[in-house]
Amino acid sequence: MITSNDQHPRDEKAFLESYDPAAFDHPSVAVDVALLSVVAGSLKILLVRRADHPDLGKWALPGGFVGFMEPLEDAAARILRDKARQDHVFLEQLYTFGDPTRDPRTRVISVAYFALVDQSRFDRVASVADGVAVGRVHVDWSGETGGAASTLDESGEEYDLAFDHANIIGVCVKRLRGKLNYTPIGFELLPARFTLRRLQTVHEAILGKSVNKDSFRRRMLATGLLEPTGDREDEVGHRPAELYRFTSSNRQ
Amino acid sequence: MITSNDQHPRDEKAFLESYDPAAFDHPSVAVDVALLSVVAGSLKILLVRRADHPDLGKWALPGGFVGFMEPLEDAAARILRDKARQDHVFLEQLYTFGDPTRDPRTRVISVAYFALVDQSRFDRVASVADGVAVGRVHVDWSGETGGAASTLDESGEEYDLAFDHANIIGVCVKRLRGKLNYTPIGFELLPARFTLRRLQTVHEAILGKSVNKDSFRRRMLATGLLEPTGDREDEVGHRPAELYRFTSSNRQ
DNA sequence: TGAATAGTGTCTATAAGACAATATCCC
DNA sequence: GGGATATTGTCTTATAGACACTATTCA
Repeated sequence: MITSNDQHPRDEKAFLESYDPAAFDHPSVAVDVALLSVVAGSLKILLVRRADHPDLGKWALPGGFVGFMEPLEDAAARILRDKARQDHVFLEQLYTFGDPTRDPRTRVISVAYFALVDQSRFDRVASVADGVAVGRVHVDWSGETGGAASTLDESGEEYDLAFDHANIIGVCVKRLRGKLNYTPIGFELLPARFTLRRLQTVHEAILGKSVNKDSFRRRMLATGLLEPTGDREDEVGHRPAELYRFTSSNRQ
Repeated sequence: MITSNDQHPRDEKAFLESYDPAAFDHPSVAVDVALLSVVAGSLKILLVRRADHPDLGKWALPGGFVGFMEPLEDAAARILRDKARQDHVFLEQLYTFGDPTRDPRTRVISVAYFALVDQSRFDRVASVADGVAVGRVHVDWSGETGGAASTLDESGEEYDLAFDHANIIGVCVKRLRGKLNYTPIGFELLPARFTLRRLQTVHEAILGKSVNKDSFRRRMLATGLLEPTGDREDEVGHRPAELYRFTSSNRQ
């Protein structure tokens, strides 16, 4: 049994003072963040080029080690700030990847998060920095097993991702597909005001298949989470659609 | 940016040889396991009494630190073997709890797992060891927020659980309720052969509410995951029900 | 006016809930 | 036979998919 032990229990204060956390080797703990958006009907993900060994030059999810006393979610938010210039985004823990061989340096356990932003915020990042790229996540509808996903560049070439990051993305897509059915997660990928057609596009991008327009409208309006703003989109080459807003939202 | 850095990239081999994982303080990584079953129509969980500081004497989920090169799931399985004498059980990662104050010793990040066993296996454990108890998990249907759950003893008194374990149990119940809708998770809590009524009881225990009998039967049979064995239960004071078996199962 | 998409109404198929009738065991 | 639960069948209601029709904008 590998637990910290004290054969002669003293009082708790004395115990804590004598406790030595460095008494045995510790795994390292990192956080990796999948920053996602839906652009032009496709699920997009932010990648950064690795500037260090191992996997130097390969593309990876933005990530980094967790500070000794840093909350996991704070670490994820910090990484988004530092590497993607994003603040106050929707962030949720995905899964913890702990294969002892996933990082050749030493044992690195990675707590993966995913973050969702709307297209305009996503475009801003993707254009800003050097060593940053946008991948298109491609997961066959039939292949929703949570296995490795392929991530493609603009020309359709598959990125060779660092570590087990292709696997992380696969798990992420599976989770998003599941959450879509029972949580208002789609709204996180849209600006404050949006048309039903845009919401449908977001769902289709995540699910990897088209959905029935009529029942989608009915289903969304029946949730009670949407309210019409009274305004309509403009500058479109056809009848403009009503703009809706997410009701229980605290977004502006 | 807190990443391991090498300002003058050498070749990867030299880098790995010079990499010192102890160069900065590491959090500790533990695994906690919620071993669950449904007994007498209620969701039950295995608790162990803490024999060490901190929280000495309180009840807790079985857990322990992860070995330096030990896979997370192996650690969870090891803990089930050592502390609950269970082997080859259904085991799934739940969530990773990383609040820096959750353990007073030092930073301990806990990767929580849940394990599901049928009643006979669960009863075997619960009776065997000293310092082991069975709690009844009580989560109001309305309170399915994933917040802290209360765990009661036989007389209905609430256990005062160690660390953030009440919170872990709450997240676990929420996850189980969600998974019930789209995965055959209920079978893990039943023996190889079972009646539809028993399966319904399992669902009701997890959901914390009764379900419609007719549509439950139809729904389960429509999944195609069940097949009749041709046998019937016996020694019941009424018409015996058909025994079913989980088809895509590799259980005996 | 025509192209294009928004939005409404209706019909049908499917699944869930309610309820009644019958079947089969133990005592 | 009586008590108890299993199992089947039918009716009603809610929801999803399909399809047709009308509405409104820009070019």
